[in-house]
Amino acid sequence: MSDSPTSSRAAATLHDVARESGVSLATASRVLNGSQRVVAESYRERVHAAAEKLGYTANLSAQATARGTAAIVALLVADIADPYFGQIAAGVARGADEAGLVVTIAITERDPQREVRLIRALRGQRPRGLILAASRTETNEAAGLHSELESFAAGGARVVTLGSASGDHRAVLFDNRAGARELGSALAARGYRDAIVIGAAQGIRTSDDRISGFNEGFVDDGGGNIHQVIRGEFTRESGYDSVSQLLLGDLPAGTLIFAISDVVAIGIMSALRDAGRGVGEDIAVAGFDDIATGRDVRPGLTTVRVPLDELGYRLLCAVIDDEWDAAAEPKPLEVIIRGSTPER
Amino acid sequence: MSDSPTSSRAAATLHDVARESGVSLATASRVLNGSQRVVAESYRERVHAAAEKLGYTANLSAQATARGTAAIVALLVADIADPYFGQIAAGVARGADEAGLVVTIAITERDPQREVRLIRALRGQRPRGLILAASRTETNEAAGLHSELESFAAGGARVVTLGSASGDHRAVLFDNRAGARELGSALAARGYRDAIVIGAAQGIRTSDDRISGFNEGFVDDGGGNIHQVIRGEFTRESGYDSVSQLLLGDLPAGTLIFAISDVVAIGIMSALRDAGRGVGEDIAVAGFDDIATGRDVRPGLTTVRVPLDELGYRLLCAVIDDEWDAAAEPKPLEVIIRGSTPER
DNA sequence: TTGTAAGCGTTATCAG
DNA sequence: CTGATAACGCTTACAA
Repeated sequence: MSDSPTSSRAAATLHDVARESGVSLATASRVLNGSQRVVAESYRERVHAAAEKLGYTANLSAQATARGTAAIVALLVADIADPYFGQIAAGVARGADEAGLVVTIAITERDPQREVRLIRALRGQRPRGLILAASRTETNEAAGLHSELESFAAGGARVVTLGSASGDHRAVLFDNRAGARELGSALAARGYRDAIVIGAAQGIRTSDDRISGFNEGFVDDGGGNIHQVIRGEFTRESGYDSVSQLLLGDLPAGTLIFAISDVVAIGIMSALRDAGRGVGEDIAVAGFDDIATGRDVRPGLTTVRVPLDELGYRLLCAVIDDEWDAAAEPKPLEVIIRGSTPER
Repeated sequence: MSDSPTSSRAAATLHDVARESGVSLATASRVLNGSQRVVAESYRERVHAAAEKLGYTANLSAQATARGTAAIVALLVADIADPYFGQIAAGVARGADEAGLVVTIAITERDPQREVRLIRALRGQRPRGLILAASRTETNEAAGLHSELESFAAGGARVVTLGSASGDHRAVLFDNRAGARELGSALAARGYRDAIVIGAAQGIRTSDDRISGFNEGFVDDGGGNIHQVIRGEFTRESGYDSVSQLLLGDLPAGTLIFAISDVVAIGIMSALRDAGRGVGEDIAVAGFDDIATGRDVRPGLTTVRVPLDELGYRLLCAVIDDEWDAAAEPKPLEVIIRGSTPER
């Protein structure tokens, strides 16, 4: 049995392929990796045959040093185990695969300091683009986010953010405010008058937009009242804990709790149950994002659908597409009413 | 205002730093990236100052070509939006961060052909390691998985698999069989006699182990009966759909459905509800993995806890650690009883 | 169309 | 301890 492609000790280099097929390095490179097809057919075949035989795979790092930029897109998320970011990552990965790009992920753990540090480190990859899906805060800016992003862009990489524009970088937007407003008025129309809002810290754009949108829809348009705004984080635990800040005994049935995200809403639902209150007829709950769990929980969670996977895909497109409509309308969102907010 | 680190046009190179600080390239390299500290303190300072001033960040690709291997670990999962893989990825990312490695992800979409193709492509990164968290099947082997893995290892990268050993590569194991057995006998002890199993295709190791383990615990140890084994996939939709294969009208209350994974179990619970059956007192459901949703659903989902995050971390360790105990016992799993399987 | 050779940014060997 | 200088694997003018 002749030596199989896989029996060789070290990985085959382009040099090996060139020698094996009796052509120059340049020709081999042109056949295997270059774009323009300007090589004689007979040569092409020989090179491909040799590459196949040797099990050649281009060394991406070497290619990157030679070209000056790597076929990489770096993705920054707060927490990859969170379904919100998981879905986004899935969309990004799908797009990257189609475009022949490698995705590298970094986790901010929701720490602004850490985020800036990571961005700086990511620069070392000289990626084609940097996708910021993690929520950005003012603290974040203070830590030097902006200038770090600038040096990134100066290096030729495209910086793309999700949810909020930053500098003159590209951004994939969706209309948190309008979605929340629509949700607020829809719930007011269903008979709710009294609401409590569980938001995130002030200064977090997504949270601020959703809260003010909800306020517009529920109070301004719908004539309801928001009795309290509690501040927490975008996590299930935070949602669960925030309920303990409510005087649950005094909370009249028919009260609506609007949570800044589904993950938080799910935590709230659990906490209500554990505290002996019912979800739906008793205390109504609504969230935002439409993560899978909201469909599987009973009653189902009323929410605003954000097409996370699609947005992830668009983020990737924003990195690679030549033209980009900076003034594109934010993606409109769709309200989804489920059992957690029954008609009153 | 003097020029800030970020105002420069192109990224600063080591060359720039060396020139700026008046030392040789070699010295600058030693100070900034090399390991052994053998440089005079006065030089160190000057180099660091220059690097800081220029906003220098090592070009990882160049470093990789020079060193012959990249500070990368490649992670292969079936679907990053699936909480199972999301948790694993989180653990991997955490470990990688500590070790100063970059994580790159690739998605198999549960397609064996695609998986093998991806592995081949991943080789181009010359990563330090390849982590396979996606379920492997026989089809997979047929597509040439094994030889592809060999060429990977031949290149010096460490191949690590989750859940099942493959060749003489390192593997992080957990005891699916024992966990399922314990679950089976625990449920039998709670009074269940009749079960239906919703598994994955035969040949998928994880599924086979869980099914036979459950069989041992529920039938052999507990004296129960398994009336039917339905084959599907590891997805919520598959779980939902599989219920339609059941003659629900004939299904007596008190029947137990054991699903191959929580994701599948969640789908089953939804389907039961939609079909007008209750979960818990009526039809009991148990899953496997202990994903977050299982805690938030009502009744809570009985399951076997798999410490996914920790396993992900261990996978990363398996890539970088010098010593490795190949004969290590599989990680034992813990049964978690919740409301979906009340005592009868 | 093909080959030669000069880079790309680092590392690492080997003299000083 | 420091500094030339030759790799590393690949791309890409520039020649032939």
